[in-house]
Amino acid sequence: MAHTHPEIRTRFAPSPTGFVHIGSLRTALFAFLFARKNSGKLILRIEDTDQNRFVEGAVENLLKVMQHLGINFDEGFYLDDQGKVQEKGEKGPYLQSQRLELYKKYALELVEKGSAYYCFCDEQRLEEVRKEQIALKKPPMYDRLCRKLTPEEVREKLNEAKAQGKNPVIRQAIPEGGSTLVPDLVYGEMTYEHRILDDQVILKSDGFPTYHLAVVVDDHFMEISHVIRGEEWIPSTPKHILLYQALGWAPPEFAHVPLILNPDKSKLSKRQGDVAVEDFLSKGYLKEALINFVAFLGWNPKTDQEIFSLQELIEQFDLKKINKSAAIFDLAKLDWLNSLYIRNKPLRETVALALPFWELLGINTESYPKEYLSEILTLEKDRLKKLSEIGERTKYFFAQPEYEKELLIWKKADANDASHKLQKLYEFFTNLPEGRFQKTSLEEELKKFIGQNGFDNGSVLWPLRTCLTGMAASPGPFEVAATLFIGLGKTEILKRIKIGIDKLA
RNA sequence: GGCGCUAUCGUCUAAUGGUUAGGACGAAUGGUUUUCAGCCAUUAAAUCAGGGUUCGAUUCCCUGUAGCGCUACCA
Repeated sequence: MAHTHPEIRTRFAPSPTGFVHIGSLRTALFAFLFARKNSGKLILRIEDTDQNRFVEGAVENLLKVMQHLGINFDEGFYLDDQGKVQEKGEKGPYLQSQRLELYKKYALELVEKGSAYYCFCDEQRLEEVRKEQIALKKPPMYDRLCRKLTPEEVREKLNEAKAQGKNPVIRQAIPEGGSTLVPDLVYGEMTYEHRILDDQVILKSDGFPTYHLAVVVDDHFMEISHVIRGEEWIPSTPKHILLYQALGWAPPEFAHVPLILNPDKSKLSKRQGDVAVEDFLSKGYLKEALINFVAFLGWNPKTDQEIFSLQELIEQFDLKKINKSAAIFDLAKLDWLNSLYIRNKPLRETVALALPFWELLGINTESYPKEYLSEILTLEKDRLKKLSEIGERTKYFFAQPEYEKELLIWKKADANDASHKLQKLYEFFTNLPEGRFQKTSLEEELKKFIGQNGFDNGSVLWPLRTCLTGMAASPGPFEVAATLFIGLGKTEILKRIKIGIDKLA
């Protein structure tokens, strides 16, 4: 099993469904990490053999997402400067629908060799056979009726079909007895009895191959050394190996990766929340967090380190450290990772990323000084789970807050007290020179004010904070006031205190 | 139904033929404090079950159970 390969070549081979599934991302990431770690190549191949499924713009979207995440392909497709999809690489085309002749050639070769055969059964018959088998509690499989046809009968039926404008399918002829060993870098060796393997269709009547033929032909000609794909492909791997053998080709190595599950342990699906990487991105999850999180689904470095950059992942990635059991997608842990990355990201970058979320709330960020925005973000970034929360949490920096007067009353005080303190604060701020509005000096002055008057911290700071923010939970009053001063000036602070006083009257 | 895979705190997981079964998220409690977040400290929380093998098994083997996957002219 320990083959040596002249070059490590692996691939990511999604269907163009229009969005990038979180599970696809994980598979792609593993393939990417494996290729980079071993100085190999990562190939992108688009598996569009199901014409019904093709979604316009899917490849472009895929490339955009992957590029944004930092997962780049050595062969296959890329986005040019204009953002247009371009193909590159020596082993193309990399779009399966453009390789139809090749699949046909090898399907026919397999027929020639007796490892595949024409099947003329129509859908009704197949349906009937299936029903009957299920009724008899037998595994539903093709009954191999057409496999028994003589060469003459085949020729006859071929002509007949042609006259009617119909195309037969080609099925793989699974050997009668014996079994096939499936070696896997993650799961070890698995054996499949041939008698339970179905004579799968490999070439459809529309001339397109099914996955099973296409994947074998392509992986062979694209010289893929390692196939990294989801666990759901394990049961069809023996069929693929049989195809390799029939064609006289050496199969690649397989590494199946465990499934990602919903919290209820079903296969991760759209029904139970977001599965599209784009959705996470648009909700304000950082790419770093997404990558870090997804890498830890089914893999870990066997150390206590939890925080990994893409570069560190490359350095430490090892197929042997992939575990066999499926992993549940835990949003709470993603949130934690995301908040951590938000906290640690350089402020400039975070501001740029936050802009769209303010705009979403109708805030025209262009009309405020950059300094103001970055001050606001400094206050709030440690409190964010995702960037999308920024708008709602900081809206009081852009418009006067709305709130009930009860909010102004500290838990250990009453309305009269709150009103009194706000009046005192109004005087205090009126007399405070503009040069003392920086956070530290403001804190100094306010504490002095509180001390000199013999007030409770809370009885002063609570109403101040709430009348400035209109929120039960927010950053502290010193930094809020200092930031407000930068953006909207002293008059705004006084105005908000006045509003508070009026409410309490 | 058939075939296959998997099985350690609620979740992601570490470890070992002998450990107080470790870490992280989440939860709870306390501290800091004007609120929230953060930070610090603390706590609760797991080897699916039954048989073997063994001086000793969570670890190796078998059986069972459960979960999941596959069982298309989808991928």
